[in-house]
Amino acid sequence: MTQDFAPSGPEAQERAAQWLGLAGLRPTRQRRALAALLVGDGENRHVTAESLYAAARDRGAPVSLATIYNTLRAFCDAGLLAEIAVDATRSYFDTRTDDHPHFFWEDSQVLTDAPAEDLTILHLPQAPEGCEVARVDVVIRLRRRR
Amino acid sequence: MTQDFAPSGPEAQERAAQWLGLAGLRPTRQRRALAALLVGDGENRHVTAESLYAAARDRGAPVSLATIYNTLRAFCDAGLLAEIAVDATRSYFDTRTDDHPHFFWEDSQVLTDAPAEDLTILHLPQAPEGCEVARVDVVIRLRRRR
DNA sequence: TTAAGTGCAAATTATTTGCAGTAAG
DNA sequence: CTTACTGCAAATAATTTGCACTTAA
Repeated sequence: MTQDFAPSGPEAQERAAQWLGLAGLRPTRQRRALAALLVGDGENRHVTAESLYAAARDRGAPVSLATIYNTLRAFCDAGLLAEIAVDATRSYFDTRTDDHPHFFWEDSQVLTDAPAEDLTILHLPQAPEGCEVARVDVVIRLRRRR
Repeated sequence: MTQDFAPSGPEAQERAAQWLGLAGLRPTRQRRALAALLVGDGENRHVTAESLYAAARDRGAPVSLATIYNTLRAFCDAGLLAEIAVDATRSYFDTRTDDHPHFFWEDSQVLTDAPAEDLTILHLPQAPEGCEVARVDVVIRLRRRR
């Protein structure tokens, strides 16, 4: 659970700083730590408040849970993260903010990217008049085959 | 909010009873009332615990909120309803249980069916080994055009 | 210096559960 | 009769918020 975060190191710090800079967010110690965990290696990540909280604690850069929540919200508002609705009991956040499909592993409750190039939507219902499509969420729910 | 439920009447009662019978659920007064609101006219419906609670109260067949939750859960477990994840803060339930696309109206927080015949998925990422696809959720998020 | 960020504790919101009473088979 | 269902009140769980303190600009 905690191993799925970016390795720390100077380049991670650098990337984190740039990422925060993108949105003009004040680079506090906590935000830099969280940003480094999220985008320190350029990989896409899917986190929950709890998973990020645990990761920060385990890496020796503890951040309060309230700040985790505030920060995830701030990153989202700034467009650095996308919130994905897959489970009614928990929020998931994705470092990749463009519209792309996901796998949701029902047994482990883990969210991952699905290869977007393997999804071809030929035809999409058109938005009713007066509306526009904000986004199309595609979640492929997986379960272990018995 | 409350007007989007099935009109009451003898045929609604009949349909409700049959629907409950499908799953072998004991037809209590409250379950019959809720079932009638949900499937009394054969239309598909999308409800939250609160919307169903309000509807029951408004129709003069009040059901406690705890029972609403228990019942929605029971209907879901019995395969009579499908739970759709669209919003992290609330659960939505659909009377149509097959896999089909949805519109989610972000301003009103309302969930509706999208015309399935207008969605063509040409190619879907294949499930990783050892897994099978339980379901594919497609949620088209709409917002009022400015 | 000063507005924004942090963290604790308390508050909120959605949902579940324990349990005594009620009703369906 | 007997087991499942209902509803209240209390318990949980995820998330937000008030507020005094800290820190980046």
